[in-house]
Amino acid sequence: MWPRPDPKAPLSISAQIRESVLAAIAAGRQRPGDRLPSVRGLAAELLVNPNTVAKVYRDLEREGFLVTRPGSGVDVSEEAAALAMVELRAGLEARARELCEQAERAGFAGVEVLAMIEALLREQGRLQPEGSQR
Amino acid sequence: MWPRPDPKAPLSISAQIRESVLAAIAAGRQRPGDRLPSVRGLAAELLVNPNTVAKVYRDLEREGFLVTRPGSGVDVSEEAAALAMVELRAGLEARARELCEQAERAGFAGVEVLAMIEALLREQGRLQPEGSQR
Amino acid sequence: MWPRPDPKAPLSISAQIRESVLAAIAAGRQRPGDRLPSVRGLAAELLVNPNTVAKVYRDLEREGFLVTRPGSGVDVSEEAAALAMVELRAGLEARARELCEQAERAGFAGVEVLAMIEALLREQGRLQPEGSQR
Amino acid sequence: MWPRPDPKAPLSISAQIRESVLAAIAAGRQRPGDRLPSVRGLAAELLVNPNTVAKVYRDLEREGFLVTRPGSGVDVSEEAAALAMVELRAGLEARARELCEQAERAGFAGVEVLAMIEALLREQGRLQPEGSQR
DNA sequence: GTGGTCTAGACCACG
DNA sequence: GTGGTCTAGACCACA
Repeated sequence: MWPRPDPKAPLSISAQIRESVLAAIAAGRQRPGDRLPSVRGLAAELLVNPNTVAKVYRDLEREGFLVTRPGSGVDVSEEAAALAMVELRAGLEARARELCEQAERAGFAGVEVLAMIEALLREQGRLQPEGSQR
Repeated sequence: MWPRPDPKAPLSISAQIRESVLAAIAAGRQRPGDRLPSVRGLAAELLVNPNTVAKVYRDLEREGFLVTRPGSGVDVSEEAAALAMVELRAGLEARARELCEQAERAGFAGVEVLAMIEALLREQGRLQPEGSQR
Repeated sequence: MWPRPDPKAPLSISAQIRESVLAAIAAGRQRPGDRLPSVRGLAAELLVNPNTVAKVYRDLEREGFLVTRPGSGVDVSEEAAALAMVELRAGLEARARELCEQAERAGFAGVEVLAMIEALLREQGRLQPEGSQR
Repeated sequence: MWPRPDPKAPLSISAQIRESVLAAIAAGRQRPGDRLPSVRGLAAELLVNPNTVAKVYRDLEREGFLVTRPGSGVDVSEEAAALAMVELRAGLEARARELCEQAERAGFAGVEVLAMIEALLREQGRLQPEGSQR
């Protein structure tokens, strides 16, 4: 159910977990009012230290996605679905912006960047059909 | 002449300096045989710790971009221009790959990623000729 | 009749329930010899885990406010009213002491604290008679 | 220079450290641009685990009081002084509000609360002179 | 040397 | 059982 974070990935383990939770909320697999897996439970499933999950939950609560009820559990907040979509899109845009800036500094033309992305997506099989996901 | 690294940027200071040097070589502003600024001189110009510049030079020499001539300074190597192009392209591709993976995890479709990049490039005025869509 | 504890309040749920019971006794709404609502009944009314109410009753009995008559329910003890006043006053004083210490650490003068409290009480309309200043 | 947090205090250790840092900024003992003690250094001085200090610094950075420069150190941000005053006052007011509400629930009159605070401050010797601190 | 992240495991209050 | 906090100590990239 929950994808295991890859310790060697460029994103930190906690960032990956955070992304998973947000994606689950944005995709409607976790709806406002739902109870999330417990800190210890998710940590066990992801083969990760409970502190790491706790940090993710704490941050997400601070930002309004979750409501933690000590002694009881962690719920998805009412506004979470809307917030999550915004957050994921903003995060992606920020990285895309970085990439464009890096390309400019390195002297690549705009079309070259586009072509590179298109090639990558095609290689991953995410570009043949019209609109497969989401 | 040399762009100042931004301490708050996602790339580390040393990575930014490295990128600047490579871009200068790839773009032909520094040609094989040219003398680079001294470690101390560049550090002063960039308002950066000399250790940081020294590390960049050291790495670049180990990878064959630069040749240190003891007692006389640091020169651009003969093969540097070709190497630099490869390296810059590889770096960009790595980030592009990360971005595509992040997009997939977040549930975005391939076309959405392409559209986002295109919009960004257009917004930065780097896509006037032969726009692909629209 | 009984105020619902607020899960997000700084006081724990059980502490809020305890406070409600003590306030009812101190104010004479529950007199010595009166029968309190059952654990299950009060828990249902407060939308709270019965364990939580049970713990409150248990603590209050241990401290002499309540008397459990096995098989017949929970009664307010004879000395409860007097005890409750003392306890409520002590609790308030403890918090007031914390507040003063926090103010001192933060560098506020004594008069500032007084003024702040007075402003708050006035704002809540709890300070009409004999206002001390102004 | 830095007050040692008391593990038995009602405020958590990290909250106490946070308060100390904010108070130092608000009082002008640490000015915008100043470098704070290192995580490990402050932890050693306070006889506390470095993780605890790191958490405080991280939170304060997120809220805009500090700027951490990895590998270099932690600086007080430009806006910190103004923010700190606001934050400390707001924190105190929040606790004062709690206290007033608790007093109301417990059935105390406004004047009783005021009298209690005044007595406490007097007992701590913080109310005789006109305006001694700050 | 600096901060950042992660693991491991303890203790607490709460439900 | 739940989450929250703290300690201890490892490893990393960075300056």
